[in-house]
Amino acid sequence: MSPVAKGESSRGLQGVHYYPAPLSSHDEIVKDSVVFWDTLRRFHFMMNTRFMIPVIGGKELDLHLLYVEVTRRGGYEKVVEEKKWREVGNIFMFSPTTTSASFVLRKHYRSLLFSYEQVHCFKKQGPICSPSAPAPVAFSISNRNYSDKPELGLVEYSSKMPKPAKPIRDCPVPGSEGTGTITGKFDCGYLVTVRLGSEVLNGVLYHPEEPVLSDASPEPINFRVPDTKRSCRRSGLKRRSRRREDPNHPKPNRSGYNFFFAEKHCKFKSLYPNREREFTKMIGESWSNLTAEDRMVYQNIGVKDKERYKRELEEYKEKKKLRQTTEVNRDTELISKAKKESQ
DNA sequence: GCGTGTACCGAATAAAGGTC
DNA sequence: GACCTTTATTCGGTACACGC
Repeated sequence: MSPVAKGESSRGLQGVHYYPAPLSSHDEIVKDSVVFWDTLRRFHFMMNTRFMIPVIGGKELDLHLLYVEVTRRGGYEKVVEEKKWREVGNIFMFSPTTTSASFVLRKHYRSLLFSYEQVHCFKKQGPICSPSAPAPVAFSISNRNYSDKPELGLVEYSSKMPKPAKPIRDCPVPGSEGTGTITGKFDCGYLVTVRLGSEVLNGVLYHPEEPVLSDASPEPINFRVPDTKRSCRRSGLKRRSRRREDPNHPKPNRSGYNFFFAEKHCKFKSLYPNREREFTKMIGESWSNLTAEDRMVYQNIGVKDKERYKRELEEYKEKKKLRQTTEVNRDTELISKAKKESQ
């Protein structure tokens, strides 16, 4: 199947997505930022993906500069492979407090510029592909709505990464069905190979409450991708917070920005009711417009909170250690007591 | 259907965890 | 140990899942 012509939707037959034709030459895009912005906006419209200009450190990110610098270094995948995001980040001269600059740049490039780069820099055609270093996607098994047999349930997926510049690849439509093969088994699950559209994936299916079928010789299995977007997002294996795991764990310290945010949010709330959605951006701008002296006031509060956290964390660790030692001693006592009794 | 709990969104920051 | 990546935190509105 050939790529779609200029201006046509990137969606092909049977839900397969294709790169649109390039809107300009790579050289022209690099030379002329006007061409870049115009073609980038049109590109996202054609791809039906969300376009926005990210803000980092209170300033709009210069996507043109980002595109030029990354493609100059061989493109997204090469920059990832050679770990050059820090080098790219240095060009933007973010404040030293922007500690995750390289990660944020990579994230924005991936969602806003990767497909654009593929078409214009590498002249990619045909089905859309995602970077070979994919966003982490956690798979889990729902314990409800099991199909009759084998009792493996649903495959659910989720990701904490930015919304996939949808549609990233020839992925299964939610609700669609596919087949796979059990390639091995372990105590409470199976190793499987699954075909999703044009992709073959290897993974694990497990059922912690039920024994594995005795016969795990290669056989076809059926699975279904759940059909609500929400459930995909919400079923992620997000790491639980330390506080939730242990309610006694001290509350992490807040940065100066956190205190500034809370104060500003309260003020904006009374000044601009019903505009809460815009507050984060407004507060971010206010923060970058603060004088060094004003900022220092909040940062000092942050420093004090940091001291508080350190203090509480040490106390917490000591108490925990004490608790563990007591438990170990108690267990040792019980064991020796049991030994004596058996003798 | 209602109440409760929780993820998500936005931006900035820093701690914690992970990798080499 | 240096560097990279992920997560928690601030807030309120919204949407959704789930139990009763």
